[in-house]
Amino acid sequence: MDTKTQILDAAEALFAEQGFDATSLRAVTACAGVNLAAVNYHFGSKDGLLQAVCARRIGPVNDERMARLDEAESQATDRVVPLDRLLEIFLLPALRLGHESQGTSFLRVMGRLHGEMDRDHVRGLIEAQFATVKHRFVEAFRRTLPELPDNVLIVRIHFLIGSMAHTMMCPSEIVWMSGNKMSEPRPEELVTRLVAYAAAGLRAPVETFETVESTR
Amino acid sequence: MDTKTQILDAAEALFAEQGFDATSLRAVTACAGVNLAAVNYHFGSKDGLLQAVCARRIGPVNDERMARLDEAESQATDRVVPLDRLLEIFLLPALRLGHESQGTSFLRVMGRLHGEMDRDHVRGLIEAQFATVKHRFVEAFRRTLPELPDNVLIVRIHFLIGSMAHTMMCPSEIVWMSGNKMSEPRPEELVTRLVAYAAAGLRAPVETFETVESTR
DNA sequence: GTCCTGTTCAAACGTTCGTTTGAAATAAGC
DNA sequence: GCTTATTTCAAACGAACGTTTGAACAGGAC
Repeated sequence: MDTKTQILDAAEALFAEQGFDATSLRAVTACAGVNLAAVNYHFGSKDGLLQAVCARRIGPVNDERMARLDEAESQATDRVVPLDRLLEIFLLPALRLGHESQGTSFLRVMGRLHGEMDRDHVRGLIEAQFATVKHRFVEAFRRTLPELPDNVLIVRIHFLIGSMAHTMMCPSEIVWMSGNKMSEPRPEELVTRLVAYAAAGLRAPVETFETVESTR
Repeated sequence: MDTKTQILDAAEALFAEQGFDATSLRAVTACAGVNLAAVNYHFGSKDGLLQAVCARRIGPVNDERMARLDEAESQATDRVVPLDRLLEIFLLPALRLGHESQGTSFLRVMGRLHGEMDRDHVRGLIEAQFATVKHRFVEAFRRTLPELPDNVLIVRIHFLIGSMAHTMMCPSEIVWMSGNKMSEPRPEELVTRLVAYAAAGLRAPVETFETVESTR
C-alpha cells in the first residue's frame, strides 16, 4: 500500500520536472525506491500511472470547487454569485495546491497536461475530470454576466483558463520577465491579482468589430 | 536545399500534432519523403531541428512586432502608445500565423514549447528569441500604464501571455467549452476579443489585499 | 576525364524504453 | 501450520529511438 503512494509521489515530482514523455519508469521507480515492475503491477501501464497521478489531485480540487459553488449559490439571491467571488471560488482551490507540501509540483503536471490536450488519452482524461465542473461554472458565469453574448463569454473564459494554466505551469516566468527584480509571488497574491484582472476583462464592453482588420 | 524545407515543414506539422518528444525522426523523414540521416546531416541533431523549426517562424513574427512598435512609438507623443494599439501590435503578428498556410501548425509548436520552458535547451531557445521583444514591450506597457506598480504590471503581462499561449496552443478547447455549439473563431476575432479583454484587465484598479485570505 | 565538394542513401550501432515473466518473499485465512 | 493470495524482485524481451558510418551519387571547376 505504501508502494503505491511512493510511486505516485515520485511520478508527480518527475512528471512536473521533466514532463511525461521525458520521464522514464526507471527514473520513477528509482526515485520511489521500489522495483521497476511495481508500476505495471499497481497501475497497469505508464498511462495508468499518469491517470492515477492526476485523479489523486484533481478530484479533491474539483470537489472543493463544487462545494464552494454550491454554498455560494445557495446563499445568493437567484443563485447569482458575484463575479469576484465566483472567480475566487474557481481559482483558489487550484492555485492553492502549490502551498501544500505534496501538491507543490502537481501544478506543473496539470499545466503541462493542459498543453497536451490534443493527445487522445490526455484529452479524454482531462475532459472526464472537468466535464461537470466546466458545465456548472459556465452556467454560473452566464448568470452573473447576463449581458454578455454567449460566444464572447466562452472565449473570455478561455482566456481566463489560459492565464490560470500559464500561472500554474510556469510561475517562474514572472521572475524572468521582471528581469530578476521580482521573486515568485505567493499563490494568494496570484489569486488576488488574477481575480481582479479577469473580472475586469470579463466585464469589458463587448467589442465592436473591424478595429483590427482596418490596420492591415 | 529543398530537402531542408521539406524536413522543416514535416517536422513543424508533426511537432504540432504530437509534441516534440512523441515525434520520431523516422516519422519526420518519412513524412518529408527524405532519408532518415538527412536530419542529422542538415540540422546536426533532433534538438537542432527543433531550433530551426522555431527560428524560421519566430524571427519574422518578432521582427514584425518590433517594426510595428517602432512605427507606433515614433508616431506617438512621448513614445506612449495607447494600450489597445500596443496589445494589438503584440498579439496580431503571433496569432495571425494561423492563417498563413505554412504557419498553421506552428502555433501549436510554440504554445507547446511555452509549456516546456523549464527544460534547459527549450528555455534557452525561447529566452534568446524573446529577450529583446520582452524588454521593449514591457517598457512600452510601463509607459502607457504609468500608474501601475511594476510588480502588478509584470504579473498582469504574465496573465496576458498565458491567454495568448493558451489560445495559440489549443483554440479547439473553445469548441469543447461551448458544448460544441461554437466553431473555432477566426484569428482576427480572437485578437479583437483578447485585446478588449486584456486591456480591461490591465487597466483594472490595483487590488487591495486580504480579500482572499479572509475567506479561508 | 579527374578531382573535389556537397548531398543522399541503406544499413547498422548502441541505448533506452515500456512491458512481461517466473520465481522468491510476505501477508492473510482458517 | 499449511494453504492461499498478494506483493516484490532480478532478469530479460522486443521494439523504437537518435545517431553514425561508409559507400554511392551528383555536378561544377579546371
